[in-house]
Amino acid sequence: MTTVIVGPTAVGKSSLALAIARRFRAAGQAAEIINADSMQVYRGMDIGTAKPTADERAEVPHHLLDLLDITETATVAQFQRLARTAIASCRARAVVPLVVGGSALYVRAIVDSFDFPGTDPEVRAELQGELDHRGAPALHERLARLDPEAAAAIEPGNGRRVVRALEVIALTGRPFRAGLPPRHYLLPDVVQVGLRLDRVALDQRIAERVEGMWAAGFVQEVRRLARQGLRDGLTASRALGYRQVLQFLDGEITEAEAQQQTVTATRRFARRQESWFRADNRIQWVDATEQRRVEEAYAISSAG
RNA sequence: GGCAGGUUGCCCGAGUGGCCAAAGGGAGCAGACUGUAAAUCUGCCGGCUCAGCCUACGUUGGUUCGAACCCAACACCUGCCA
Repeated sequence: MTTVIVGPTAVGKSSLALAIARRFRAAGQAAEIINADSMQVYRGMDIGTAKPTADERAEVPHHLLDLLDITETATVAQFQRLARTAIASCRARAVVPLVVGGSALYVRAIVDSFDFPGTDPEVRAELQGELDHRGAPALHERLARLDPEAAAAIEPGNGRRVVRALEVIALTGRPFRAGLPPRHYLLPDVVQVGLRLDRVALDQRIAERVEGMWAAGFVQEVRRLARQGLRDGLTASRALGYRQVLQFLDGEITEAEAQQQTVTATRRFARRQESWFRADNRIQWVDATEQRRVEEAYAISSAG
């Protein structure tokens, strides 16, 4: 069996995962956690990503944390490979894999039948250069000639997606599939547990979490990472909170603004996560305020 | 107390007689999403019995065919003088 725990940021996925792992252990069954969070893979990004602590990691093995340097670019395809390998490793050892994370695309890439066409740094760089000079609509026009279907599915202003579509076409000579594949688990016994919380409470938790990050020395963490090249990291520099503190360190906004904007950006992110998970009717929801949430989640897990 | 400036939709802010329910941004809501995904992008965003109507640009009154825009008084805020 494989359990996936999803939900918006700050609902308490990590601690629920830990509790489920303990619950499995109490039942004589080992369980390990596989991270499906796109930012916790970065070394040094601890406070701002609410990464599990050393103690927690010592208690229950966690996979896919601290894999990349902040200057490296994370990719779904790489994550997919590593996560699937980790899941296979758990299964081979009769350990229950608990996939935990809020990066919806990553979760789907891991758990569903999902294949990514390759990539090529040169082709990518070429297209990126064109995007910078000529703008997204110009590239979108070309996409419309090469692959009308993909063009119809991608907004003309979305340079990122247009570039990727053109890259895939250049590399494979075939049309780009601009839509997501049907929801279909790759493995037979997967269950998804969704942890949910009403908006008012979630927004409150987000504000508290950000408050706590600051109290824990988040600004110092970002300052240290900035010296290590955080600004050069295509992905890491855009992470929630890190982006805002970087702006503060560069004098673009005040520290108070950075903190406030981190809260609102995180809320917006939570909404996007909700919109993604809401659409997946395979998810079995558990309320975060429910006393028996661990038991409920465990029951769902062991039923898988 | 005197002089000057200001008061615009949830917030910031443009608008100086008709083309204004009022640019733009933020917030909020909804959505898309196949190698940066905590990313990137899109739509909606005063109300209604919705090709129209109602309410609205500090308040009240006035000028005008017509006012967020002009005039007067009042209220509050801000800068300078005392």
